[in-house]
Amino acid sequence: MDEPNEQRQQRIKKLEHLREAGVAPYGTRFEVKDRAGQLIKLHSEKTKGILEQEKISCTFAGRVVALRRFGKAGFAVLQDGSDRLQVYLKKDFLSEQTYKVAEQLDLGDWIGVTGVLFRTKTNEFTVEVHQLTFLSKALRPLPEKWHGLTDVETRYRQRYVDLIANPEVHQIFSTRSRIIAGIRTFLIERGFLEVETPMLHPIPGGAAAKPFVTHHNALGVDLYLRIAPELYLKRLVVGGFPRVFEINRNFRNEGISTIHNPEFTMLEFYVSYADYHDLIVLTEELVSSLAQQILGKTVIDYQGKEIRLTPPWRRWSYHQAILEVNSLDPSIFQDRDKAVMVARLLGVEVDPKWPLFNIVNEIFEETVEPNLQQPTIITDYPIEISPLARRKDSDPTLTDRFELYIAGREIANAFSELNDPLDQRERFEGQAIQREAGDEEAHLVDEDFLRALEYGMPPTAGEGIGIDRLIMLFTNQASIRDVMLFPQLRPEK
RNA sequence: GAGCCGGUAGCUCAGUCGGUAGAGCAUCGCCCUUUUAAGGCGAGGGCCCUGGGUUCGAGUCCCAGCCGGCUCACCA
Repeated sequence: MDEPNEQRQQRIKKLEHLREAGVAPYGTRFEVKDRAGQLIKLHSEKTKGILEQEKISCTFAGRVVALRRFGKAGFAVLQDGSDRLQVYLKKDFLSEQTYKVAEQLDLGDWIGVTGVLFRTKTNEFTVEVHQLTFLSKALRPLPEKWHGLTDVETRYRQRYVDLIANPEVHQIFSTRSRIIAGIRTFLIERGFLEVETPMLHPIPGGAAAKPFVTHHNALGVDLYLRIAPELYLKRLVVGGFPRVFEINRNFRNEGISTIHNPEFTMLEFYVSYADYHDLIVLTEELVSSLAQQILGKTVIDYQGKEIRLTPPWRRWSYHQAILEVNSLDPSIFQDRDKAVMVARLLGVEVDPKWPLFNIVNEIFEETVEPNLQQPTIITDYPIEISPLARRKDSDPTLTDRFELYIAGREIANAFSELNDPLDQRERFEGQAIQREAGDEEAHLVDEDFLRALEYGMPPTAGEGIGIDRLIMLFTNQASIRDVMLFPQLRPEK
């Protein structure tokens, strides 16, 4: 806690004055009839004359975010989450006690007002206040009106202040909410059922990542915060829900960066009887229709670059992309020594002891990914890095899988699901070998998941979309912290 | 984990060569009944991130640490 300071003391004194005058500094119910945004939308086009004629009365509440006082009158600006609206407080229009309350107002206080809409001399759309209800006292001063709150650390640690002081931040999180609501609607309209699966997993699975470990006292077992819901959602497909989705948190015990937070929001959905081609089309529809709905366009600006979300997007196979970007010939996919040499030549750091697929994948990530600025569907990933994906009929070394890249980042990962329980068991065993070779993130064998598959899972395609990264794109934010209300920071002090 | 940058009043920031810690906004007092970064006059407010060191003297120089940002590494 900060030490009490001058301004805080001053405000506590005012709070006591309010109490002495019989005004509750922390009041209760207030009947809000209007919202600033709505009033502005409905009436702010009207001329001074028309407003005088119509005498529209209104009642709304908000936080005082600006205060300009003169002798016996003053203007305050109230912010109510929908917008900001100026109110006019004039002694003549208020009871003596109410005017005294108005005189004591501080920036940050919450009040409710009833009054009549009018235009000032300078033609500002304003509420002439006739009744004022004090709602809540702020003891701490708001950041400065002109520069606002810019200190990044304070903005993240005290997001509540950031949201008060920076309307554009408020806007981003409101957009975030509308994007997620839009995704829900999109899926529900297409017959998907929203489900919730465990956050606490006895065996972390469904992704290659380091988990957080926790402990359940009564059961006396260690549990893991989930790294992905995938294996549970597929159990539900086995159970007979042909279209399910979940939007919820994943937790990965890894580094923090502008595109990584230890907890992040993931959408996963599964479609029975479909394959990954169907999901490519579905993803194009989802992303482009969301852009149209939320932003009103499908060609957007992201960090100074034009991104064309308009479908169809480029399709490019994993291997073709590597070859074309680097002008290589396909022999590197067969010959490890050659792959190592090419990696060195391209300035891609690899360990010569790595298996071939690892070296190739490193080349992909270093040379191809950064080039995928426009939406690109990369297809046909190697089987070694796709332990849950269905084998390709035409080439058993590849899988029926794609990833969507936009602005050089992985946005979605999807595949026709592996529903052959015997093949899945072999893949898990292959992962176990990788794990023994030192890959901490290789999958563990999940016997119950295998048992579920043995009951039979229909052919199904599934996809995961990193919601935070999608929101970064839609809100033109460079850092994932700016689309998460409370990004992870080191504890204060 | 490494490199670079930053941390000074509630907020946004100055602070010269090492020589008494500054401004604007906010706050307090007085004036002001249509302002909008309102205005005028006056006042108060500091753990200069923390701990060491150098020095007659450190916000400033040196060392260590803490917190944050960016880049890289890690994260397929």
